Amino acid sequence: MLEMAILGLLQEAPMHGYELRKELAAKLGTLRAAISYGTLYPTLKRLNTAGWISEQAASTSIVPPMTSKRGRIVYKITAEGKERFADLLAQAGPETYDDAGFGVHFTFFSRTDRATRLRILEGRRRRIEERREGLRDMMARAGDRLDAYTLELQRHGLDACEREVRWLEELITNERSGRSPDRNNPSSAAGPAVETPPVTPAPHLDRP
Amino acid sequence: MLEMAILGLLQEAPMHGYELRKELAAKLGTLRAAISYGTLYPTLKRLNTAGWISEQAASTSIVPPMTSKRGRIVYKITAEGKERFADLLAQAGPETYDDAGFGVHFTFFSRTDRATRLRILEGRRRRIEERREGLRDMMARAGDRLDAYTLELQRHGLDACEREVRWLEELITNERSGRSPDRNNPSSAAGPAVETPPVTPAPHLDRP
DNA sequence: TGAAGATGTATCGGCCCGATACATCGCGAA
DNA sequence: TTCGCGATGTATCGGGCCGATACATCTTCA
Repeated sequence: MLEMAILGLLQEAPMHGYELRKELAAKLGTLRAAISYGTLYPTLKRLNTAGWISEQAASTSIVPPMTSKRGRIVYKITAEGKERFADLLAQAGPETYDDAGFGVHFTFFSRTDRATRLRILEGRRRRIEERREGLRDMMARAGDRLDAYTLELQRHGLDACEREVRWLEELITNERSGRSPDRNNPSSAAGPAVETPPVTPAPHLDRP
Repeated sequence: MLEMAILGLLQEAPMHGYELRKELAAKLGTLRAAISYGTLYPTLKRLNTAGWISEQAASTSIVPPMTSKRGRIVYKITAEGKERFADLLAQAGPETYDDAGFGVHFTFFSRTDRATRLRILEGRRRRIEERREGLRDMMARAGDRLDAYTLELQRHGLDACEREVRWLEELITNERSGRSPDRNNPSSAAGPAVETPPVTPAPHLDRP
């Protein structure tokens, strides 16, 4: 899953690890906790070995280009990596519907075709509905057995489920009628399916 | 964290692994996905080695008590395990405030003293507030840069944060004024701090 | 100049997951 | 009666991901 996130970010612009982590934490929001370096660097190494990305040493300061032993490393997606990302974008399996997977896929929805978007949204909805049903008949069946705190936790969980289902319903409806999810920007409410959409280019701020 | 959950469940009644998993999935609700056997059995082994629990072979059928090679194993908490659980109950560190940790701790709130309950609730609130702030000034600062889908994901995440903070506020208020969280059962709204509370005994259904 | 703090790369031990395998039990159809 | 099949139950393995930690470099400011 993290593989997909990295490939997607690098598709927008080359970056080094530190930037990648910040971008990741920013875009993935609540569905995915901030990624750890203990995960990030091994994964980058793995992607490099697989040939999806390439590493390129780069010095931080402008003047001495190669004096330092350990400078920053800029990661760049390769042609194979782009193919790989396209594959990942199009597929929707069970791991696409858990919190982390859904968050990553949703983040790249503007680069996903509408059919896949719908498949994912509906799969996620199904998943949450199952969770909700489980919670419901647990609370119904267990008026005793559960103490007040546990019950309150379930109640809150159930509420969150119902809320997310409603959110998904709305998104699905919008998808079917060809609308963008953006409610505050009605100007973009006409665009049909997106293949290479108006992703704002992400300036690759080397020195902010 | 799983260690605490297991110890807590076994404090209510001895169980075998399969039961434990179901009980776990039931009580922990949404904050914690169903535990995997690949985690459960190694953890049980670890707890046994540490001396917190004891394993005891038991045949499933009633008649032949010892004919089978691999029967079910009933796990039981030891005196040391109870001490350990009491320690875990009382402590509140950073790992107590993430989703999984908070879920487990909250589940055992009826066995936690009020001061610790308040510490945990407030720590969790602080954690969620930080997440919320991060989300807020991300959305404020990034009117461009973020496409409509990413923005919508953030908006939904922000909403969930605000909702959880309100929920926590309410729980904290209730704690301070000495009320039980159960809104549907006003009969239990008078009990002061709980040390060995009316936990319903969990019948240990050996044959359902 | 030099110390503090932000930036940046990297490893290690350990928790936990999904997939898989395998054994036993209860029950109903052939 | 027996055979198979689904539920119950224990167990392992590879791998993803995390938190803690270490260490190097750059920027800033007193």
